[in-house]
Amino acid sequence: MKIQESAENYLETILILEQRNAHVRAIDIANELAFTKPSVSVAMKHLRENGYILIDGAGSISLTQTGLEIAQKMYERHTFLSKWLIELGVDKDIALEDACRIEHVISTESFEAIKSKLLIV
Amino acid sequence: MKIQESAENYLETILILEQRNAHVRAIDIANELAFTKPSVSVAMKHLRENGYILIDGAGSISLTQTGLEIAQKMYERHTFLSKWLIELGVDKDIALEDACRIEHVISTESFEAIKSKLLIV
DNA sequence: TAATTATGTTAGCATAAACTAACTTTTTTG
DNA sequence: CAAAAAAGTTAGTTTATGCTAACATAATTA
Repeated sequence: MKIQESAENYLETILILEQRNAHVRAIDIANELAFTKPSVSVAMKHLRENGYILIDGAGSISLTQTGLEIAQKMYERHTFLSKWLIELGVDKDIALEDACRIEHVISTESFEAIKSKLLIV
Repeated sequence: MKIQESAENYLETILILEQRNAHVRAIDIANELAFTKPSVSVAMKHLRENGYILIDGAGSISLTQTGLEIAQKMYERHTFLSKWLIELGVDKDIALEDACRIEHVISTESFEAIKSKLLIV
């Protein structure tokens, strides 16, 4: 099962929330992404079933190794792309939205190419 | 009704096929995109109902003004992004795939920002 | 011309990913 | 403690977008 864009986004959000709060619950993700509780509940079930996250007895969500790797990859892309677009003069909100969409569709090869190009220029 | 990514892609494909052939039929689009005939048939029905294309008695498909504008916008992005990625050293096939995905998710503002940046550098 | 092939359509299915409604369970708090 | 609020789940809906199966029609060709 190939990981979907939405799954990548959930994992990235969990990583961000882990850095911000002590523990991450489904409701925190729902608030962060402006999704409803049922949407998140179902999504977490899938992520758990596919080995991307763990949910303890208290409902605290954590990333597995696999989940963490994807989350970090997305987060790095997000950070880099949004910073770059903002540097180019793009409005911050638009830059963040674009980064959030591009990060899920760009290939590793293209991302790395842009990154190394930008380090040189 | 906000235009969807798939609709943008169909319109862009029609534009490309118009340049390549005398007239564009549903089957040509199906072959180009590697979709089945029914998928294209249904998609064309929607594009027609929403005023993006016209289909004459012989089944020849053409873009309306609205459809053409979207197609050209996507085509310009596609051309620019793929050329740029290839220049950065990305494999051609990957560059084309990435361009095809990024073109549908990037904002006008970010695209223009990248374009003007690249003209200067 | 008759048979074959090509093209197009309709109907219904599948999947992903959101939603609402309704419920349970847990936690606060007056 | 009892009521209210918060959190989580289940069931069923919606939309987008592809698919297959089956059919109709049109065009080629043997």
